[in-house]
Amino acid sequence: MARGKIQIKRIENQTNRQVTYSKRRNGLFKKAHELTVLCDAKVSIIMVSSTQKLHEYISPTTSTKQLIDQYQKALGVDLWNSHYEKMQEQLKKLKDVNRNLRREIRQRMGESLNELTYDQLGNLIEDVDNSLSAIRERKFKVIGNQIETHKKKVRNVEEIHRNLLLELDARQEDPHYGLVDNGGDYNSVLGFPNGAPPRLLALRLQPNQPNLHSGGGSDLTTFHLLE
Amino acid sequence: MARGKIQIKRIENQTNRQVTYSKRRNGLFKKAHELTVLCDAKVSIIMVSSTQKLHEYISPTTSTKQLIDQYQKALGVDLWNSHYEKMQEQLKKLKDVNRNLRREIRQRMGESLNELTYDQLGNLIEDVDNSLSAIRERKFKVIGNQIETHKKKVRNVEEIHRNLLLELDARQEDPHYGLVDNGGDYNSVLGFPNGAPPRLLALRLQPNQPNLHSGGGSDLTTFHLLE
DNA sequence: AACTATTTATAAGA
DNA sequence: TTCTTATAAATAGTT
Repeated sequence: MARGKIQIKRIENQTNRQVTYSKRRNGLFKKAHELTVLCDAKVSIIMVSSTQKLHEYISPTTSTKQLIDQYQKALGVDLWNSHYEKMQEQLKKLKDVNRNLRREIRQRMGESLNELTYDQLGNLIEDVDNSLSAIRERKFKVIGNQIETHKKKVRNVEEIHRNLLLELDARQEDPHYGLVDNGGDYNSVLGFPNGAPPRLLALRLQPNQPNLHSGGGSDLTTFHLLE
Repeated sequence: MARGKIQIKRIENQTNRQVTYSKRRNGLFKKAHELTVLCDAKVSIIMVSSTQKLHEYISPTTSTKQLIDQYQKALGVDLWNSHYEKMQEQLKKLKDVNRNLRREIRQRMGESLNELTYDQLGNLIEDVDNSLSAIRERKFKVIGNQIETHKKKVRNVEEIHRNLLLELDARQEDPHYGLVDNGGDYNSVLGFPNGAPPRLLALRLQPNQPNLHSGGGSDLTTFHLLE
């Protein structure tokens, strides 16, 4: 546009091309800025040179992201949908699966049964019936386990009781019999691993005799099994 | 730039501003295109006027999405992170829901019951029991409906049969009585809207007399109710 | 990067 | 919106 007209076609000379790119880029950005100011417009220019260098202009009144968001909104498209296609698919599948799961639950709860054929209804009844049996079985088993556990605990307590009685008898014959100091942690010895005896039996075993040893230190006979 | 120099500042006159926007926009796009061709560059221009109208230029050798992707890569930013994160959250929630639904189904099927307390087991049993009743009730209702439907059909067929007998009697008295040609579509008259009689009864009603009219055309007496 | 002849863009008016 | 045109601005080729 000066010192001779040029054809608008690719400049083959690499250096020339670079120089022209640089000059015209500045011209373009200047024009863009004038447009921004004169017309109160918002302009975003992104450009990549033939050497893959990137330059941008953005009106000072906005940001590239804002403008691109506006662009997407105006065009009613989401350019980045494709980026998230896999996620979108995954989301869709999960929603489908969830819908089906919900329907299965509803049907198992006796709702939405219109969707089922007569035969399917029959199958569902058989299935739910079996499930009910399984759950009941489980409950019985739980009851059984609880009873078993309680029995064990009772046996345990009975044995403690027996031992205490035996010890008592032995002391009445020899007051210095079998004194052992293990720090007083008898709960673990007695099968109560968390330290506290279970709130199961209200046994009150008072020592039949005053403590023979004065002062600290625990003693078998000071062991309390209080509710 | 012509007919007088102008200050680069907002044009207050709205019409002038619009006109200048339009003219300079064309100029900018033209320059962008020249740059594209001359320098083998890629240019994206997005602009929004003060009236919120959007225009864009994109080099024919690329697409807006491509250029913006390149822009993001070059700047090491992801403008759509927030978008992505939202999807991630949604996905997580859906997976949670999915997991809970599956557990509910498993428990209703009598599996994974270890997770339940004794009381919860009791509630589950009550619930499944109620569901079972509801489903059974539904099945009975379906049976009832089917019986009702079949009864109606039987009544219908019986009436057809009665009518045929009546007609037969009438004809035996007067061979030309009541001949009507409606194209032979008696299924619709008899309440079989889809054209075929239900596969319910194996009635075989052969015409008791040869067709009185030679040639085509159907006739009441040629009506078959075959299995 | 600077210069400058020349082309191009465009402001104002129609 | 488009055309016209005087003039400002941009820039191709050169240094």
